[in-house]
Amino acid sequence: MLGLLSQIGPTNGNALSRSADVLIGDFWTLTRSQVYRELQTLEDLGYVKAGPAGARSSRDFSITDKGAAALKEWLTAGPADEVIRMPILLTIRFGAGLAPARMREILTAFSRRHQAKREFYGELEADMRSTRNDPYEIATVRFGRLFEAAVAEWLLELPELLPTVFNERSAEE
Amino acid sequence: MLGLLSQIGPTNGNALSRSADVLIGDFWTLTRSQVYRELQTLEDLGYVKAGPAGARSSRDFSITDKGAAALKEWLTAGPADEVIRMPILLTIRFGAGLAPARMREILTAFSRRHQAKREFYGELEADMRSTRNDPYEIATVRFGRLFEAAVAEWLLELPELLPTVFNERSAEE
DNA sequence: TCCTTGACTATCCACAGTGGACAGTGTACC
DNA sequence: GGTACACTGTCCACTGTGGATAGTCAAGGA
Repeated sequence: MLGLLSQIGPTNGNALSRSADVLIGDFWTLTRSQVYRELQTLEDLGYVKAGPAGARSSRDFSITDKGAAALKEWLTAGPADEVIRMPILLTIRFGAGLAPARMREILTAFSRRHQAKREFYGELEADMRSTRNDPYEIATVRFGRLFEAAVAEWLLELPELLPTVFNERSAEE
Repeated sequence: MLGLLSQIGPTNGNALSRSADVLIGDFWTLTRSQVYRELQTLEDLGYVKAGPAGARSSRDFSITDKGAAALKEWLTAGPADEVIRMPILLTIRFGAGLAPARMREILTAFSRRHQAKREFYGELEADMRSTRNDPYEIATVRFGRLFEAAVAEWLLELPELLPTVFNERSAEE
């Protein structure tokens, strides 16, 4: 949130939440509940300060010098380990009891979703290059594309890995 | 948890938590706190039932027919969307204010960690093939390998994407 | 045989993250 | 002037995280 505030300037909680979706939504999540709770904490710590209340009692928060220092310190400390949480892998891992036809349906839907995402990342990167052309931003999207490429490759390998799912010729087809 | 119980049979909470680490730890997390809380819920729902209390007041839980039905229903419903949460991408995204030398250190550490993980997945898959040879299990590990390959490829592209980080010749080197 | 040590098992707590409901308040448009 | 809708903030119940704690058993040494 400090990083976001430092880039987009004074913003109210709702707008901050929307900005988070756009700017880091591809690799991080930030719900509104969380934004408001955290803004309160950050204000108590002196990392952000609020301007006067505006329409609908909204307050625009901006990052303070103290907050900027905290942000830099946090960046310097380096990232935590990531946790990949892939529900589809649970379905696969415990999927021996699932009807092959249903498993194929699930994988097809999964494939479609990720194909779309992959194309989206491609367009997004092109857009970014032709507008702000911020290398840091582009680097994150590039990761998204490579991730989706890995997903696509995995899907191509699956029929070979799971012959019982893909070779079955059931009456239901 | 129902999936785990159906595969490993009657287990107490602690052992279930350890099994989760081994069996699905590469793509899901399950803390002990969570296991005990959830076991309680599952017992209330009639999805698991506990045997008599053993040593250290431990109880071995096993899945009931009702639980097995719930598991199958859950599998059939299909997986939720995944959320990738990559702290390293936050560091990159807001990393313009970070000293290039420090950024390179961070990326080097990240690279080492993932190189190790990639090798680990390779060995794990070989192990699996030579022991249980369960295709569903192997399919999940294969995803891990492809994910790590994507990470590696991204790291190779980064110097080109972030010239300001990698081309700087600072006195500190 | 008794004691010590360490592992095992369960519980608890504070906090972060999630997703949705809700209510008050502007604004734009009819 | 009125109405519908979007905006903003608040709240709640639940899930997930990480670490602390305490009781209990087992193994091995004195």
